[in-house]
Amino acid sequence: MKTGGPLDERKAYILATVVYEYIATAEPVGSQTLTEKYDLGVSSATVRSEMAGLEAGGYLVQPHTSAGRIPSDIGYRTYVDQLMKPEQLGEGDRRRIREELHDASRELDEIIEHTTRLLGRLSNNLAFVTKPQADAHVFKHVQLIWLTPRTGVAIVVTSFGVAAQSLFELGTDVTLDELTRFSNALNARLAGRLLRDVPDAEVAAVAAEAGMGDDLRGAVANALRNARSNEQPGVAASGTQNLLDQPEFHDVRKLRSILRIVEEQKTLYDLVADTMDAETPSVKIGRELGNDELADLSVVTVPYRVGPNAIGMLSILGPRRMPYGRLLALAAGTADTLSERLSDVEIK
Amino acid sequence: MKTGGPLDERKAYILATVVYEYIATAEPVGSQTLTEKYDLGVSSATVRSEMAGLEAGGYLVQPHTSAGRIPSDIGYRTYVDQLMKPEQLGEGDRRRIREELHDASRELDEIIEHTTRLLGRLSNNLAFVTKPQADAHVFKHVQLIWLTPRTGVAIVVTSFGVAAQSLFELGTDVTLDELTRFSNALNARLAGRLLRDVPDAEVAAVAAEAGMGDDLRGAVANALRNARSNEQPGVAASGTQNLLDQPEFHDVRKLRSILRIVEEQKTLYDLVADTMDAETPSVKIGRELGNDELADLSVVTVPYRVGPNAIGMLSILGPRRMPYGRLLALAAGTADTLSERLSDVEIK
DNA sequence: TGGTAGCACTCTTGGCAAGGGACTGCTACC
DNA sequence: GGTAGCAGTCCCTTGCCAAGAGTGCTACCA
Repeated sequence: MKTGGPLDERKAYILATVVYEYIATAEPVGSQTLTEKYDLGVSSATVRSEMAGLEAGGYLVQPHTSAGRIPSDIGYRTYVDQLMKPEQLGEGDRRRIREELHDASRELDEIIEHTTRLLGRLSNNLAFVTKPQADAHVFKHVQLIWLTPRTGVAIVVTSFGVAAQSLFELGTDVTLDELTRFSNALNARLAGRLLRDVPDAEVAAVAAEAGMGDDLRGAVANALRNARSNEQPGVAASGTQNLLDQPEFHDVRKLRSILRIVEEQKTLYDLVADTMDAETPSVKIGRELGNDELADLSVVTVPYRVGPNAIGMLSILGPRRMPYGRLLALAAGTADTLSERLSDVEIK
Repeated sequence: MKTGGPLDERKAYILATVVYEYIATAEPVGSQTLTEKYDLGVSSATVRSEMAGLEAGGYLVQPHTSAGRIPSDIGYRTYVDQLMKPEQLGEGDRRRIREELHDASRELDEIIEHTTRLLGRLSNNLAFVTKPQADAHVFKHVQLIWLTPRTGVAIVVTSFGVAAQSLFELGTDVTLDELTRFSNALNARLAGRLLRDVPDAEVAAVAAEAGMGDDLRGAVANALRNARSNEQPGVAASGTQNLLDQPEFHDVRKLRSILRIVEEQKTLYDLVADTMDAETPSVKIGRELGNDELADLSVVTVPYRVGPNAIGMLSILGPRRMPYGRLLALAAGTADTLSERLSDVEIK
C-alpha cells in the first residue's frame, strides 16, 4: 500500500465525502449512496474507479469484497489535516459553557472535575482532563502544623490554594515554636517564586540552616514534590457510558480495554503525555495512539493555560469515526473558558 | 406466587444445590444435571417434582418451558440467610491483604483508594468503598493561613490528617496577627473534641467572640462542614471491567446503567446508604436494591471501623449470581485489615 | 481519452424449515 | 412415597435460499 501522490481535486472531494458520510452513518459507503446523496456531477461508475484509486493509495479500505469503503487511519488523517473545514462553537454553546463553569466552586480540583463532566456531556464521548501542572504556579506559603510532640502536617499553598500536604512522624520531640520558626524560614526564602524554580536542594539547605531534623525536612520536601507533581498529574474522566451508544462498542472486548484504561489514570495520561509540550490542539487517530487495543479510537486534545503557560490538557476520546471538527471546536471553547476561570480564581 | 411454608430438609437441599450450581455455571439447572453431579439419593423424577414445588413457592423460576430452573430473588435470599455455610478467608489471602495495605501510604484517601483497588482485584467484581464519616474523628487543629490582606485558606486537621480546606476572600483587610489570634481562639475551645460534638452555632459563637468578620466565619464554618461531610461521603470504585466477564453483561444496555451509576458517586452511595446504620454485614439481592435497572445485580456490604464506631462501608457489586459466601468473607477480611490500618495511622 | 452503462460476480444478511437436545409434567407401576 | 418411562414443549443450531448491496471489468460513446 503506497500512500500515492498528492490527491487531485476530485479524489480529495470524494475522500472528504466518504469520511463525512461514514462519520454520520457508521455504515461502509458505496459508490451509489455517494452519487445519490451528494452532488458529485459524475456517475457511480466513475466514483467506483476513483474509490479504487483511493484504496490503492491507502486512504480507504474495504471490509469485504461486496461492501462499501471506510476510511483508513491515513484517510482520516488527510481529512483532518487538509480536507475538513474548521468549525466554530456556536454562541449558545459558548455561553452555556461559561455559565456552567462560572457557577462552580473556587477549588481547583472541583473546577477540573466540573469541567470534565461538562465536556463529557456536551461531547457525547469520553472526556478527560489532566490536573494542572503546578510547577508553573507561584509558591505562596508553607505551614507546618503541630499536632503532637512527634507528629504534624506540612501544607504547601500556591496561588491556586492548597496544593499538597504530608503527614509527618518524628523520631524526636519538636515544639510548636520550632515548627513556627521553620515555617517562617522557609516562607522568607521561597514565597513568591515559581514552584519549578525551587530545587529540592534549596529546600534542604534552608531547612538545614534553620536546624530542622531529617524527618521534618523529608516531610517538607515530600509535600513540595507532591505540589509540583510534574511526573504525572492526576486525570479526571467522565462519560464512559456515552461510548456505549456507538455501534463499534457493541463488541464487549473493546469495552474491556477502554474501561481498564479509564480506571488506570496512568494509561489515560500516557495517551496524551507527548502532546503536552506541543501546546497546540492535537488529534491522534487509531494506531497513532500507539496501542493496538485502541486501534479504532481517536483522541482530540487541547491545552488550557494560566497566563501564557499551558498547564494541562482537555481531551475527548471516542470512536475513530468521530466528528473531529465539532469536537475540536468544543474542546477549544471549553479550554478557553477554563483558562479564564482559572485566572479568576488565582490568588494574585 | 405464595412464599410457601417452611422448606422441608430435602427441598432446602435441592434449592441450595440449584443455587450453587447456577452460580458456578450461569446455566439454568435441570433435574438431570442435578442428579448426575450431586449425590441426592433420589432420581431425577423426584427432583423434578420437588423443583415444581419450589417454583410454586416462589424460590425458583423457569426462563421457558423446556429449560432448567434458576433462583428467584427469594431463592437467593433463602440461600444466603439459611442455606449457605459461612466461609472463612484463607490464611494466604488474609496475609496478602495485610501486606498490601500495610505498605500503603499514611494518607487517608490513598488508603481508601488502595483498599478499593485491592478489593476489586480480589473479588473479580466491582468494589466500592465509602470514604470515612469523619464526624466521629477527633478535632485536632484549625489553621487560618494568610495569603494576601484579603485572601487566605482555612484548614481543618483531624486525627486522620487534613480533613478539609476552604479558600476565603474577604471584603476588608485582615492581618496575619489577627488570623493567628482567631486560629488560637478556635483551637483553645475545640481541640480534642469529636467533630460531631461541635455544632455550627458554637463555631460561630467562638468566631464572634474573637472578633472575626462574617466572611471569615463563613470560611471556617464551611471548612468544618466539609470536614464532617456527613450528608454524603465520597465513594471510591474499582473493577468495572471485571463485570464484563460475566455472561449477564454481554447485553450492552445493562452496562449503561452500571457505568452511569459508577460515575455518579451519589447513586452508588445511595445503594448502601441505609445499611450504614446497621453496622453489620448486609446483602442486597436483585430488586432489593430498589432500582429496576439493577434487577440482576447484588451487593454485599461490610462496615469498617475505627475503635468501636463504624465509619464507612466496603461493598462489592456483581451479578445476582455471585458467590455470596466467598465475597462476604473477603469483604469482612478486608474491612478488618482496613480498620486495623486506620487505627495505626490515627494520631492519638 | 475520460466518462458511462451494463453485466457478471462476490459477499453478507435475514428468513425459514428441519433436526437435535434439554427439559418438563404426567401417569402407571412398585 | 418414590421411580421409570413417555409424550410434549421449546430453544438453538444448521443448512439453504433469496434478496440486496456493492464491486470490477468491458464495451461503447462523445
